[in-house]
Amino acid sequence: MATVESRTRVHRLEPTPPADQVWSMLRTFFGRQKRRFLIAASALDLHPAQAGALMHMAPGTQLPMTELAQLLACDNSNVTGLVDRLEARGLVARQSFEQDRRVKHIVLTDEGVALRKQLLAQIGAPPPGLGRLSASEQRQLADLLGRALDGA
Amino acid sequence: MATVESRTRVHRLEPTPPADQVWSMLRTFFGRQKRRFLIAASALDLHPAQAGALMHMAPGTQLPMTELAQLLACDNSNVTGLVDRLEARGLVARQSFEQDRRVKHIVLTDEGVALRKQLLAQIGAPPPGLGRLSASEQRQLADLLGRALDGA
DNA sequence: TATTGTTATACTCTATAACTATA
DNA sequence: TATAGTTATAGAGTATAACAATA
Repeated sequence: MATVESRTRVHRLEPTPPADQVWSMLRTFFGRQKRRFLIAASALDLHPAQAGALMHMAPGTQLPMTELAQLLACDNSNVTGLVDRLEARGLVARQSFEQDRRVKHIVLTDEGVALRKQLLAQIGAPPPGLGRLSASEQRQLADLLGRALDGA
Repeated sequence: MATVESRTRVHRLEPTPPADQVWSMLRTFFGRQKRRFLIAASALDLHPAQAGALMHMAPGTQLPMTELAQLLACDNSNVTGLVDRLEARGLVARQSFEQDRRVKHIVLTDEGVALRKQLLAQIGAPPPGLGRLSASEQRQLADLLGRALDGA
Protein backbone atom coordinates (compact mmCIF):
# COMPACT_ATOMS: atom_id res chain seq x y z
CA MET A 1 0.00 0.00 0.00
CA ALA A 2 2.60 2.52 1.04
CA THR A 3 4.69 1.27 -1.83
CA VAL A 4 2.00 2.06 -4.32
CA GLU A 5 1.48 5.50 -2.83
CA SER A 6 5.11 6.47 -2.98
CA ARG A 7 5.42 5.11 -6.48
CA THR A 8 2.71 7.41 -7.73
CA ARG A 9 4.30 10.48 -6.22
CA VAL A 10 6.32 12.51 -8.67
CA HIS A 11 8.41 15.54 -8.05
CA ARG A 12 8.19 17.97 -10.91
CA LEU A 13 10.83 20.57 -11.57
CA GLU A 14 8.33 23.17 -12.75
CA PRO A 15 4.58 23.50 -12.27
CA THR A 16 2.58 22.44 -15.33
CA PRO A 17 -0.82 24.12 -15.25
CA PRO A 18 -2.07 22.49 -18.48
CA ALA A 19 -1.60 19.05 -16.93
CA ASP A 20 -3.64 20.11 -13.92
CA GLN A 21 -6.33 21.37 -16.25
CA VAL A 22 -6.35 18.11 -18.18
CA TRP A 23 -6.51 16.13 -14.99
CA SER A 24 -9.40 18.20 -13.69
CA MET A 25 -11.33 17.46 -16.87
CA LEU A 26 -10.53 13.79 -16.67
CA ARG A 27 -11.84 13.78 -13.10
CA THR A 28 -15.08 15.30 -14.34
CA PHE A 29 -15.35 12.41 -16.78
CA PHE A 30 -14.54 10.08 -13.93
CA GLY A 31 -17.30 11.41 -11.70
CA ARG A 32 -19.89 11.04 -14.43
CA GLN A 33 -18.72 7.54 -15.27
CA LYS A 34 -18.89 6.55 -11.61
CA ARG A 35 -22.58 7.47 -11.39
CA ARG A 36 -23.22 5.71 -14.68
CA PHE A 37 -21.50 2.64 -13.26
CA LEU A 38 -23.53 2.64 -10.02
CA ILE A 39 -26.80 3.01 -11.89
CA ALA A 40 -25.93 0.26 -14.37
CA ALA A 41 -24.88 -2.11 -11.57
CA SER A 42 -28.08 -1.46 -9.65
CA ALA A 43 -30.17 -2.11 -12.76
CA LEU A 44 -28.56 -5.56 -13.05
CA ASP A 45 -29.05 -6.32 -9.35
CA LEU A 46 -25.33 -6.18 -8.72
CA HIS A 47 -23.74 -4.59 -5.67
CA PRO A 48 -21.16 -2.01 -6.81
CA ALA A 49 -18.32 -4.21 -5.55
CA GLN A 50 -19.71 -7.20 -7.43
CA ALA A 51 -19.98 -5.22 -10.64
CA GLY A 52 -16.44 -3.94 -10.12
CA ALA A 53 -15.19 -7.47 -9.71
CA LEU A 54 -16.90 -8.61 -12.90
CA MET A 55 -15.28 -5.74 -14.78
CA HIS A 56 -11.87 -7.08 -13.77
CA MET A 57 -12.65 -10.52 -15.19
CA ALA A 58 -12.01 -10.69 -18.90
CA PRO A 59 -13.86 -13.63 -20.50
CA GLY A 60 -11.56 -16.62 -20.81
CA THR A 61 -8.98 -15.49 -18.28
CA GLN A 62 -8.19 -17.23 -14.99
CA LEU A 63 -7.80 -14.80 -12.13
CA PRO A 64 -6.21 -15.90 -8.82
CA MET A 65 -8.20 -14.62 -5.86
CA THR A 66 -5.22 -12.75 -4.42
CA GLU A 67 -4.81 -10.92 -7.70
CA LEU A 68 -8.48 -9.96 -7.66
CA ALA A 69 -8.08 -8.62 -4.12
CA GLN A 70 -5.20 -6.45 -5.30
CA LEU A 71 -7.23 -5.15 -8.25
CA LEU A 72 -10.09 -4.28 -5.88
CA ALA A 73 -7.67 -2.76 -3.36
CA CYS A 74 -9.20 -4.79 -0.55
CA ASP A 75 -8.23 -7.61 1.78
CA ASN A 76 -8.09 -11.22 0.57
CA SER A 77 -10.75 -12.21 3.08
CA ASN A 78 -13.32 -9.99 1.40
CA VAL A 79 -12.89 -11.79 -1.88
CA THR A 80 -14.03 -15.07 -0.37
CA GLY A 81 -17.53 -13.82 0.36
CA LEU A 82 -17.68 -11.76 -2.80
CA VAL A 83 -16.86 -14.80 -4.95
CA ASP A 84 -19.18 -16.97 -2.85
CA ARG A 85 -22.13 -14.82 -3.84
CA LEU A 86 -21.16 -14.47 -7.48
CA GLU A 87 -20.69 -18.24 -7.59
CA ALA A 88 -24.04 -18.90 -5.88
CA ARG A 89 -25.62 -16.76 -8.58
CA GLY A 90 -23.88 -18.82 -11.27
CA LEU A 91 -21.81 -15.96 -12.64
CA VAL A 92 -18.31 -17.24 -11.79
CA ALA A 93 -16.65 -20.53 -10.83
CA ARG A 94 -13.62 -21.48 -8.73
CA GLN A 95 -11.00 -23.59 -10.50
CA SER A 96 -8.28 -25.38 -8.58
CA PHE A 97 -4.79 -24.72 -9.91
CA GLU A 98 -2.72 -27.91 -10.04
CA GLN A 99 0.68 -26.18 -10.24
CA ASP A 100 0.07 -24.56 -6.83
CA ARG A 101 -2.73 -26.16 -4.92
CA ARG A 102 -3.08 -23.20 -2.57
CA VAL A 103 -4.31 -21.06 -5.48
CA LYS A 104 -7.85 -20.94 -6.85
CA HIS A 105 -8.62 -19.35 -10.19
CA ILE A 106 -11.83 -17.44 -10.74
CA VAL A 107 -13.40 -17.74 -14.18
CA LEU A 108 -16.57 -16.32 -15.68
CA THR A 109 -19.34 -18.79 -16.51
CA ASP A 110 -21.31 -18.38 -19.72
CA GLU A 111 -23.95 -16.60 -17.69
CA GLY A 112 -21.26 -14.40 -16.17
CA VAL A 113 -19.94 -13.49 -19.61
CA ALA A 114 -23.45 -12.57 -20.70
CA LEU A 115 -24.11 -10.39 -17.68
CA ARG A 116 -20.71 -8.71 -18.01
CA LYS A 117 -21.61 -7.95 -21.61
CA GLN A 118 -24.84 -6.29 -20.47
CA LEU A 119 -22.89 -4.25 -17.95
CA LEU A 120 -20.39 -3.18 -20.60
CA ALA A 121 -23.19 -2.25 -22.96
CA GLN A 122 -24.31 0.33 -20.41
CA ILE A 123 -20.98 1.72 -19.24
CA GLY A 124 -18.71 0.82 -22.14
CA ALA A 125 -20.28 3.11 -24.71
CA PRO A 126 -18.46 6.40 -25.18
CA PRO A 127 -20.26 9.44 -23.76
CA PRO A 128 -22.08 11.54 -26.38
CA GLY A 129 -19.59 14.38 -26.10
CA LEU A 130 -16.85 12.40 -27.79
CA GLY A 131 -18.99 11.93 -30.86
CA ARG A 132 -19.07 15.66 -31.47
CA LEU A 133 -15.34 15.72 -32.16
CA SER A 134 -14.30 15.11 -35.75
CA ALA A 135 -12.69 11.79 -36.64
CA SER A 136 -9.29 13.39 -36.95
CA GLU A 137 -9.70 15.13 -33.61
CA GLN A 138 -10.67 11.81 -32.04
CA ARG A 139 -7.55 10.20 -33.48
CA GLN A 140 -5.48 13.09 -32.14
CA LEU A 141 -7.07 12.63 -28.72
CA ALA A 142 -6.40 8.90 -28.82
CA ASP A 143 -2.75 9.54 -29.68
CA LEU A 144 -2.24 12.03 -26.85
CA LEU A 145 -4.00 9.86 -24.27
CA GLY A 146 -2.11 6.80 -25.45
CA ARG A 147 1.22 8.48 -24.86
CA ALA A 148 0.08 9.82 -21.49
CA LEU A 149 -0.96 6.31 -20.47
CA ASP A 150 2.25 4.56 -21.58
CA GLY A 151 3.97 3.12 -18.53
CA ALA A 152 2.24 5.57 -16.25
CA MET B 1 -5.17 -10.06 -20.82
CA ALA B 2 -5.57 -7.55 -23.61
CA THR B 3 -5.42 -10.41 -26.07
CA VAL B 4 -8.61 -11.91 -24.74
CA GLU B 5 -10.38 -8.57 -24.73
CA SER B 6 -9.51 -7.88 -28.33
CA ARG B 7 -10.61 -11.36 -29.30
CA THR B 8 -14.16 -10.40 -28.44
CA ARG B 9 -14.19 -7.62 -30.98
CA VAL B 10 -12.69 -9.22 -34.07
CA HIS B 11 -15.78 -8.82 -36.17
CA ARG B 12 -15.74 -5.19 -37.17
CA LEU B 13 -16.78 -3.73 -40.47
CA GLU B 14 -14.50 -0.73 -40.30
CA PRO B 15 -11.27 0.01 -38.39
CA THR B 16 -11.74 0.73 -34.67
CA PRO B 17 -13.82 3.91 -34.34
CA PRO B 18 -11.58 6.54 -32.75
CA ALA B 19 -14.26 7.43 -30.20
CA ASP B 20 -14.30 3.85 -28.92
CA GLN B 21 -10.54 3.88 -28.75
CA VAL B 22 -10.54 7.14 -26.81
CA TRP B 23 -13.20 5.86 -24.47
CA SER B 24 -11.26 2.66 -23.86
CA MET B 25 -8.22 4.71 -22.88
CA LEU B 26 -10.25 6.94 -20.61
CA ARG B 27 -11.63 3.84 -18.90
CA THR B 28 -8.08 2.71 -18.26
CA PHE B 29 -7.50 6.06 -16.54
CA PHE B 30 -10.69 5.52 -14.53
CA GLY B 31 -9.57 2.12 -13.36
CA ARG B 32 -6.27 3.46 -12.13
CA GLN B 33 -7.90 6.47 -10.50
CA LYS B 34 -10.40 4.24 -8.75
CA ARG B 35 -7.62 2.22 -7.10
CA ARG B 36 -5.84 5.43 -6.20
CA PHE B 37 -9.06 6.72 -4.64
CA LEU B 38 -9.62 3.55 -2.60
CA ILE B 39 -6.06 3.60 -1.30
CA ALA B 40 -6.22 7.29 -0.40
CA ALA B 41 -9.54 6.86 1.42
CA SER B 42 -8.22 3.89 3.38
CA ALA B 43 -5.14 5.86 4.40
CA LEU B 44 -7.41 8.53 5.91
CA ASP B 45 -9.63 5.96 7.66
CA LEU B 46 -12.53 6.78 5.39
CA HIS B 47 -14.89 4.22 3.95
CA PRO B 48 -15.02 4.58 0.13
CA ALA B 49 -18.59 5.88 0.33
CA GLN B 50 -17.61 8.41 2.99
CA ALA B 51 -14.72 9.64 0.89
CA GLY B 52 -17.01 9.85 -2.12
CA ALA B 53 -19.50 11.92 -0.16
CA LEU B 54 -16.78 14.34 0.99
CA MET B 55 -15.68 14.77 -2.61
CA HIS B 56 -19.17 15.98 -3.49
CA MET B 57 -19.09 18.63 -0.76
CA ALA B 58 -17.35 21.77 -1.90
CA PRO B 59 -16.22 23.89 1.07
CA GLY B 60 -18.79 26.57 1.81
CA THR B 61 -21.68 24.96 -0.03
CA GLN B 62 -24.90 23.73 1.54
CA LEU B 63 -25.99 20.38 0.18
CA PRO B 64 -29.53 19.04 0.82
CA MET B 65 -29.45 15.37 1.78
CA THR B 66 -31.68 14.36 -1.13
CA GLU B 67 -29.25 15.99 -3.52
CA LEU B 68 -26.36 14.14 -1.94
CA ALA B 69 -28.26 10.88 -2.37
CA GLN B 70 -28.71 11.66 -6.05
CA LEU B 71 -25.02 12.46 -6.46
CA LEU B 72 -24.13 9.18 -4.77
CA ALA B 73 -26.75 7.33 -6.82
CA CYS B 74 -28.18 5.73 -3.70
CA ASP B 75 -31.38 5.84 -1.66
CA ASN B 76 -32.12 8.74 0.68
CA SER B 77 -32.19 6.41 3.66
CA ASN B 78 -28.54 5.53 3.20
CA VAL B 79 -27.52 9.15 3.52
CA THR B 80 -28.92 9.37 7.04
CA GLY B 81 -26.43 6.84 8.43
CA LEU B 82 -23.61 8.09 6.25
CA VAL B 83 -24.04 11.65 7.49
CA ASP B 84 -24.54 10.36 11.05
CA ARG B 85 -21.04 8.89 11.02
CA LEU B 86 -19.38 11.83 9.31
CA GLU B 87 -21.10 14.12 11.81
CA ALA B 88 -20.05 11.94 14.77
CA ARG B 89 -16.49 12.29 13.52
CA GLY B 90 -16.86 16.06 13.34
CA LEU B 91 -16.37 16.30 9.58
CA VAL B 92 -19.81 17.64 8.60
CA ALA B 93 -22.82 19.27 10.26
CA ARG B 94 -26.55 19.29 9.61
CA GLN B 95 -28.14 22.72 9.13
CA SER B 96 -31.89 23.23 9.23
CA PHE B 97 -33.26 25.14 6.25
CA GLU B 98 -35.86 27.71 7.28
CA GLN B 99 -37.41 28.15 3.82
CA ASP B 100 -38.43 24.47 3.80
CA ARG B 101 -38.28 22.86 7.19
CA ARG B 102 -38.30 19.35 5.74
CA VAL B 103 -34.85 19.95 4.25
CA LYS B 104 -31.52 19.65 6.03
CA HIS B 105 -28.35 21.05 4.56
CA ILE B 106 -25.05 19.29 4.99
CA VAL B 107 -21.98 21.50 5.35
CA LEU B 108 -18.31 20.72 5.89
CA THR B 109 -16.83 21.67 9.26
CA ASP B 110 -13.33 23.16 9.40
CA GLU B 111 -12.05 19.70 10.19
CA GLY B 112 -13.99 18.34 7.24
CA VAL B 113 -12.49 20.93 4.93
CA ALA B 114 -9.01 19.97 6.14
CA LEU B 115 -9.56 16.25 5.63
CA ARG B 116 -11.07 16.83 2.20
CA LYS B 117 -7.97 18.80 1.31
CA GLN B 118 -5.78 15.87 2.34
CA LEU B 119 -7.88 13.57 0.21
CA LEU B 120 -7.60 15.88 -2.78
CA ALA B 121 -3.84 16.13 -2.31
CA GLN B 122 -3.62 12.41 -2.90
CA ILE B 123 -6.09 11.93 -5.74
CA GLY B 124 -6.13 15.41 -7.24
CA ALA B 125 -2.59 15.38 -8.57
CA PRO B 126 -2.28 14.49 -12.24
CA PRO B 127 -0.82 11.04 -12.94
CA PRO B 128 2.86 11.07 -13.97
CA GLY B 129 2.10 10.13 -17.57
CA LEU B 130 0.54 13.51 -18.30
CA GLY B 131 3.76 15.25 -17.32
CA ARG B 132 5.61 13.55 -20.13
CA LEU B 133 3.57 15.37 -22.75
CA SER B 134 4.91 18.72 -23.88
CA ALA B 135 3.14 21.87 -22.72
CA SER B 136 1.59 22.45 -26.12
CA GLU B 137 0.41 18.86 -26.29
CA GLN B 138 -1.17 19.26 -22.87
CA ARG B 139 -2.97 22.38 -24.02
CA GLN B 140 -4.14 20.52 -27.11
CA LEU B 141 -5.40 17.69 -24.91
CA ALA B 142 -7.19 20.13 -22.61
CA ASP B 143 -8.87 21.75 -25.60
CA LEU B 144 -10.09 18.46 -27.05
CA LEU B 145 -11.35 17.17 -23.70
CA GLY B 146 -13.02 20.45 -22.94
CA ARG B 147 -15.01 20.33 -26.13
CA ALA B 148 -15.89 16.66 -25.55
CA LEU B 149 -17.17 17.55 -22.09
CA ASP B 150 -19.29 20.51 -23.10
CA GLY B 151 -22.92 19.77 -22.48
CA ALA B 152 -22.29 16.03 -22.40
C1' DT C 1 -51.21 14.31 -1.86
C1' DA C 2 -46.34 14.59 -2.48
C1' DT C 3 -41.73 15.21 -0.55
C1' DT C 4 -37.75 15.22 3.06
C1' DG C 5 -35.60 12.78 6.17
C1' DT C 6 -35.80 9.04 9.57
C1' DT C 7 -36.33 4.28 11.37
C1' DA C 8 -36.38 -0.84 10.93
C1' DT C 9 -34.87 -4.86 8.58
C1' DA C 10 -32.09 -7.83 5.86
C1' DC C 11 -28.22 -8.50 3.10
C1' DT C 12 -23.65 -7.14 1.45
C1' DC C 13 -19.16 -5.01 1.92
C1' DT C 14 -14.79 -4.09 4.56
C1' DA C 15 -10.95 -4.65 7.91
C1' DT C 16 -8.69 -7.34 11.36
C1' DA C 17 -7.23 -11.48 13.35
C1' DA C 18 -6.83 -16.41 13.68
C1' DC C 19 -6.89 -20.62 11.23
C1' DT C 20 -5.87 -24.50 7.26
C1' DA C 21 -3.45 -26.32 3.67
C1' DT C 22 -0.11 -25.92 0.90
C1' DA C 23 4.69 -24.30 -0.54
C1' DT D 1 8.69 -19.75 7.44
C1' DA D 2 5.82 -17.68 4.07
C1' DT D 3 1.70 -17.61 1.11
C1' DA D 4 -3.42 -18.51 -0.71
C1' DG D 5 -7.62 -18.87 0.84
C1' DT D 6 -11.04 -19.48 4.57
C1' DT D 7 -13.59 -18.44 8.87
C1' DA D 8 -15.20 -15.39 12.60
C1' DT D 9 -16.34 -10.99 14.15
C1' DA D 10 -17.54 -6.15 14.25
C1' DG D 11 -18.62 -1.96 11.94
C1' DA D 12 -20.30 0.23 7.74
C1' DG D 13 -22.77 0.46 3.21
C1' DT D 14 -27.23 -0.56 0.49
C1' DA D 15 -32.18 -1.42 -0.84
C1' DT D 16 -36.83 -1.77 0.55
C1' DA D 17 -40.68 -0.55 3.15
C1' DA D 18 -43.09 2.06 6.60
C1' DC D 19 -43.30 6.31 9.18
C1' DA D 20 -43.53 11.49 10.97
C1' DA D 21 -43.15 16.16 9.77
C1' DT D 22 -43.75 19.47 6.38
C1' DA D 23 -45.22 21.33 1.95
